[in-house]
Amino acid sequence: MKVTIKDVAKKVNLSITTVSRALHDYDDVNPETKQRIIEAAREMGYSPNSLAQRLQKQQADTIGLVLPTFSPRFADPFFSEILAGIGNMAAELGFDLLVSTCAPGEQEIETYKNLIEGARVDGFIIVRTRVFDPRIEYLLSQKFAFTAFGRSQSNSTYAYVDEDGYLGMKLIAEHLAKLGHTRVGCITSNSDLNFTRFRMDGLRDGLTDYKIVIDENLIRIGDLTQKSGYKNAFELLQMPDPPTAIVAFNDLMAFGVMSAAQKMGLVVGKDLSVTGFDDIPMAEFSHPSLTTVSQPVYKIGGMLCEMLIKMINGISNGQPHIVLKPTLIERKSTEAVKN
Amino acid sequence: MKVTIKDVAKKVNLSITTVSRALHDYDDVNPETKQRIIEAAREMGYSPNSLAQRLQKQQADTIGLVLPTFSPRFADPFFSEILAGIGNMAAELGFDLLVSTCAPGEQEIETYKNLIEGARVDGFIIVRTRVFDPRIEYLLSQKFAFTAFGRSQSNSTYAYVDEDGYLGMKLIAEHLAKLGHTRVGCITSNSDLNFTRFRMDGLRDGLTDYKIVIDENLIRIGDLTQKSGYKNAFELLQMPDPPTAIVAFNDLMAFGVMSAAQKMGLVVGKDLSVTGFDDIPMAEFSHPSLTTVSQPVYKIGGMLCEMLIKMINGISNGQPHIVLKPTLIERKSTEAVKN
DNA sequence: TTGAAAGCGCTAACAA
DNA sequence: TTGTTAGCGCTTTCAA
Repeated sequence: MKVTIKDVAKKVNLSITTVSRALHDYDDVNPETKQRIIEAAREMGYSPNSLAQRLQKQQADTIGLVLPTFSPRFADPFFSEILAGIGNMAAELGFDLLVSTCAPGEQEIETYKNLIEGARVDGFIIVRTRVFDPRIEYLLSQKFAFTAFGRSQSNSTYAYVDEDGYLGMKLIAEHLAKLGHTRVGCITSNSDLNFTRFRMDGLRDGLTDYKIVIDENLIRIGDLTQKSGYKNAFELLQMPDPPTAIVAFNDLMAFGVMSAAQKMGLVVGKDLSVTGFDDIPMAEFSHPSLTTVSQPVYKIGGMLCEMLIKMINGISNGQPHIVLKPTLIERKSTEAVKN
Repeated sequence: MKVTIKDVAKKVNLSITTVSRALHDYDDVNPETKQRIIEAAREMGYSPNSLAQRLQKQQADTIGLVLPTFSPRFADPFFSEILAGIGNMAAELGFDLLVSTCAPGEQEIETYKNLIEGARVDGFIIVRTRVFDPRIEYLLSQKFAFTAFGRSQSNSTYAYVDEDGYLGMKLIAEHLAKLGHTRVGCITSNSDLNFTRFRMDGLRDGLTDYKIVIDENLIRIGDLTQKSGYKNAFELLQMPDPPTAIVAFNDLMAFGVMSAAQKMGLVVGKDLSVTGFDDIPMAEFSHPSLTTVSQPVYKIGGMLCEMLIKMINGISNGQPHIVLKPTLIERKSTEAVKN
């Protein structure tokens, strides 16, 4: 059986109280006693039962992450990367990371509710925030700690980290405009998603700066998967007057766009410029390499996690609202428009 | 504050024991009393504190998953998919999923150790098993519950699910041989990884069946990332007598191979056949679509999770050794060899 | 400097 | 059918 604090106490012939204090380095323990206890504990391979500690502490030392995924076969690098960012930071700060998946919808709030009511987590990290986000509304209403990747339309205010998608898309627009593109199509993400609006506005405004008006027929709604990029690009490219550039709202869809174009015999770059958003690792090694906007998801995960844990531990400094500036990554998938 | 079982007991004027029993649907409680209790609990929004339950039960109701990733920027769809498979099954069976990441090495066993000693998890799921796998050795030595995705060289036996990579690669070899390829290169995974050996053997044997001997110079070791597929393919294709087909040990590297080939002006399919392994969602929508071997990672995750929970709950039926039969998915990245 | 005792919220053996 | 009591492993007041 596992060795408990009781065993250690028995071994050194002291009370468990003293042992506990020694192990926590309280200074009202005789240094020699302390040493003796620590040694004994180490020898016996004692390690505190975290369940017991947590029950006593009334804190789960655990943060929750519910991945909002529709399909079971989800392969979005976004998730693995933010997971790593959050996970590593959590580990560093002594917290566990509890992960579950749940498609947006009825069930979703229930999932959060269960986790809260069972006292299984102390706070959540919300990803892929939506314009009207029931998760955020719910957590605010419960006054439960959370941080979010992305702003939302919520009346109330909360701690978040976001990337300036508006600026990001403006950079894309500018880049494309300077290359001479005037007929640009785009494959957006679902309008539920909060960043969609920012990116769309940025794209529009950016193009407007160059007197380019986006043709509404060239706007398609995707779902962030490669498949949807592929399908939508097909439709776009088969139109009578197809775009010379397609702006995808994430890298995965951009890959789909490239595939579709190539399947139709177009040379991406030359015949059609394609841009993504995220700069996932693959973007550098696609053919052609993808022009995109960097989004330091790993780092953001870490920031969100750290902010959250500070909130939980009560050493929060207000509600940070951090908006990161994106960078344009110019690669080979965009070229000057052909005449 | 949260409502506890004590509050409920007070409300209905009964002992907490009775409340506990009623809530667990014991049949030694007066039906009317039971009803009254259940109602009161619902009204008060009572939900048991799982920390307390777990402490008492001496079980964390949690399974651990330590993702063995080297780079923080890991975007392997494999991980997100198995995560979903495990997570959904765990949720269904009332278990939490604790995720952490740790690169293989010194630190790794420490991570497992901490989780075990703190009694934070009841079992682990091991992924990406290695030929001599310290994780498996350690868990066996601790007699701690786990299931693994993949066999290993361990003397002892343990519960696993694996896909028959030997057969999978044989299918690939046969497919390529029938297309007339005789000069085939390959980009393997690290030889530490257990499946590497099976796949390699399958490839060799499969080719041998068609009297094809693989040129040792055409074998490169990759690390399962797109980048390594890209770099290795470049080298392979720049050789004086380049291969007409390249077999990558996973889809991600296969994409890298395609990018490299295309960058060199080759038409994948026509000038160079490329195969992958995994059939990740993207494989269908790359250009050209990728010939590969399916591996139902999501399902495997679920199986591993279910097996593990059965073991934990003591209703295990021995140590299942499941080896799934793969299927060849023929797509456009492979064509008959040119003369 | 140390220990006894209470209590975190819950379950379960035993008694009534 | 219900309640009393002990205890899961730990921390922390309070008293000695």
